[in-house]
Amino acid sequence: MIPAIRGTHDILPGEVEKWQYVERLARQLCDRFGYVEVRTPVIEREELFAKGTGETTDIVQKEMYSFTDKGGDRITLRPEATPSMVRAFVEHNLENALPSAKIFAMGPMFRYERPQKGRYRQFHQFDVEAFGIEDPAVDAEVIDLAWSLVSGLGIPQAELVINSVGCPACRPRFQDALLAAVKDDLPKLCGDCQRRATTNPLRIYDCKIPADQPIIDALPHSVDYLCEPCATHFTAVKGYLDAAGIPWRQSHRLVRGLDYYTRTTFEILGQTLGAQNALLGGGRYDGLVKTLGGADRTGIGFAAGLERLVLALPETAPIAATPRAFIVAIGEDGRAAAWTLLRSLRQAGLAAQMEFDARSVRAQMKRADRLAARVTLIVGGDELARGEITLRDMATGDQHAIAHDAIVETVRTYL
RNA sequence: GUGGGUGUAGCUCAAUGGCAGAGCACCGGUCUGUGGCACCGGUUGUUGCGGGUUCGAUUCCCGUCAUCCACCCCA
Repeated sequence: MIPAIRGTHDILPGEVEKWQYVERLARQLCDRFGYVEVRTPVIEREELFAKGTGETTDIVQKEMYSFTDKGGDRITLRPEATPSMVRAFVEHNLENALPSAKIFAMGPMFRYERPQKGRYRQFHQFDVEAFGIEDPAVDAEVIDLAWSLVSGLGIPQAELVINSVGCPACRPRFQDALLAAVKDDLPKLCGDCQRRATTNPLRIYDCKIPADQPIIDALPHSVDYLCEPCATHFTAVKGYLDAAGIPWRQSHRLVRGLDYYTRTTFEILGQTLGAQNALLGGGRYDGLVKTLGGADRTGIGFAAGLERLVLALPETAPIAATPRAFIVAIGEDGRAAAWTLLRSLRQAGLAAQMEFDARSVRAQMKRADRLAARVTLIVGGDELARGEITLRDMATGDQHAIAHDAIVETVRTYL
């Protein structure tokens, strides 16, 4: 046997229905909110992520699947969706080509990480992006879409956390204040925090070491250093969320691992996922479009982990099976008649199956039961002689002789 | 990339340094043309893979792969 690659998974029947349920609701919500689908390639130039996701991020530094192709180009399997969406927005001038530049995508992403619950090497994201709208209402709309997805799926105990990390005008002041505050206590912090202080100071807020918490609690908060426009923007976002009745919690410790975020950042956390508890995360990235060679346009979006949404789904998630008919054929004549009946039902738009091997009636009935067929159609010598088909209602056990010509329409009333 | 736990039938799990088991599932029968319930019978294994110790390893040891948990990171 040749096994699947580490950190990748086959999604089999029994599981795939949950995915379809999640994907269906995501598409419905996008349609309702006015976001249109864009499908971008799985492979991109390596530099797209180096510039877009950020050279200093762990994703770019150690998690990308990159290789040189036969033409000598550096290629990367996308580790996240946003840079591709920005590239497509710029490359196809979507702000003019579309009525509004609100787009979404779904598909596989790749990161070379150690797999664990909720974290895989090939994983799947539902990604939503809105370009060129600076008004805080769009921040709230994107968060509303995210919240509607999680609550619409019935995921229990989900929590929306928001923060504002400021903009290029005000963030340097905050970072200076943060570094100054950390400096004094740096020797008392854990090794990871000491490393973060030089590589990515904001991540100190992510530290879970109990001994570090008093020091971290005393560090400055980004929201206290916002410039006037950023503070006004953030207040407005919260106002829209309140007006929508969406519960949120503000946390100065919400820091996101990507370099491009400005102003609003948010996550929705699940309670049943273990350490990988972020169902989705996102925020505003007002400088990214320009960084990637486009005009100076704002952007905001989020990415949801489909594996994590599926994991967090409640037991009661409605997974509906298509009602179907099953044909039990007896004898060679019966099997020949069953084959034409099977095709008639399918041509009429009905779901129908039959047993292809010549097995006992009992075995065929068992198969019908296992397939959860609504009705079983029995085609044997007796029925053929009378020009009829026996229809058995599998729920009640009632059987009726139906004229051959009327069978398709009769079955339709059961399905 | 680091530390720890676990790998036995399709699934969930037993067992023992000496012939590898159960329940469920599957197949057949009781019921020669009728599912679910019941009973009877049957099939199913390179004990994850490779090496070592041993007369003998599924069991003990090492490596490796996978998986789970935590770190790290993030969806």
